[in-house]
Amino acid sequence: MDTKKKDSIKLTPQRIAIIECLEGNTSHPSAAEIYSVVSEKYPTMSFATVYNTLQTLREKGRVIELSIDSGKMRFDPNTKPHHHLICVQCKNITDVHRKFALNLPEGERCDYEIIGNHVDFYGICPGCKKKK
Amino acid sequence: MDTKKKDSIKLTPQRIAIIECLEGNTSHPSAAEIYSVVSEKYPTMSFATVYNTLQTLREKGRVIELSIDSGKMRFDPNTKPHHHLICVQCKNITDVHRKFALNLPEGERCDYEIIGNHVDFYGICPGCKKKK
DNA sequence: TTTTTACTTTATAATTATTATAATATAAGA
DNA sequence: TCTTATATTATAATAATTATAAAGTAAAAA
Ligand SMILES: [Mn+2]
Ligand SMILES: [Mn+2]
Ligand SMILES: [Zn+2]
Ligand SMILES: [Zn+2]
Repeated sequence: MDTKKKDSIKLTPQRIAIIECLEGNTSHPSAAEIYSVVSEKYPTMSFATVYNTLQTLREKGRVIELSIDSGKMRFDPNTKPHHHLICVQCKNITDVHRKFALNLPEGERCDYEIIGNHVDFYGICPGCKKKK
Repeated sequence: MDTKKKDSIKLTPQRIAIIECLEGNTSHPSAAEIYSVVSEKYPTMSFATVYNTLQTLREKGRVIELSIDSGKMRFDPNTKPHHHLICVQCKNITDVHRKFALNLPEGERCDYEIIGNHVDFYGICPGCKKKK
C-alpha cells in the first residue's frame, strides 16, 4: 500500500509512463510491448530505459519477470502470489487467483529449502479455439 | 517403448551422441551444455547440429523444452508429465514425480480448453544453502 | 533560488541465444 | 553399388538483452 523510503525511485516522465503502462495491466507484456506503448507518448524513449526501469522495478519488488515465453521475458505488475493459464498457441497469459495447497512431502524435497510454488495451466484460449 | 516408423530419424554419429547425452539425463541441460558434452567426442560438432537435432527430437516428442531459465532454453528427455523443483540461485532443476490433482473450477477457466498443468516449486538447493 | 550531485536517459556498441542459408557430406533404401 | 533425400557444417543473420559512456535532469544542499 504505502511505499517505504527504500522503495522510492526518482520519478522521471519516462518511468511514470512505464509504471502507468504496467499499472493494473494483466496482459503480461514483453519489454518490446511496453516500449511500443510508452514510445507513443515519448517518441525519444529508448529501449535501454525500458530495460533499466524494469530492472529497477523488479529490484523494488514492484514487478515480476516471467520466463514463460521462449526467447523473451514477460512482466507482471501483480506481485501477489498467483498462478497462470497459458494459451499454448498465442501465449496469452491469464491470471488464476485461486489458491492451491501444494506441499511436497519431506522425501520429495531433496533437501531443498522450499520458498514457494507456481502453477501453470496450459490450454487453448477462446480466441485461438475460434480460429479452428 | 518401441518407435513407430514416423518417429524414426536418420541415425548419424552426431545425433547418437546427442541422444546418448540426453538419455536418462536429469540435469535439464541447455543447448550449450549439450554442445559442450558432445563436442568432446566430436570436435567438429556444430552448434547448429545441436539445435537442429533438439528441434527434431522435440517434433518427435522425445524431448521437452523448458522456459525456466531466463535467456536460455533447457531440455528435458523425460517427456512423461512431471513437475520441477528449481533452485532460485543456481537454477538447478530437480524432478518431482508426485502427482497433483489440480482442477480449475469452471468459473476460473476463462473459456480456455485446458490441456494440462505444471507445477514449479522454488527453493534453495543443498549446494547453495551450504554457500551461506 | 541557485548550485551541486548523484542518478537517469539516450545512442550506440557488445553480448548471448537462436535461427537461416547454402555448400558439402552421408545414412539408408533401391 | 548407386542414388537421393536428408544431415552437417561454416557462416551469416536475427532477436533479446546488457554494457558503455556522454549528456540531461530530479532532487538535495547551500
Ligand atoms: Mn499474472
Ligand atoms: Mn524434468
Ligand atoms: Zn490463444
Ligand atoms: Zn542452487
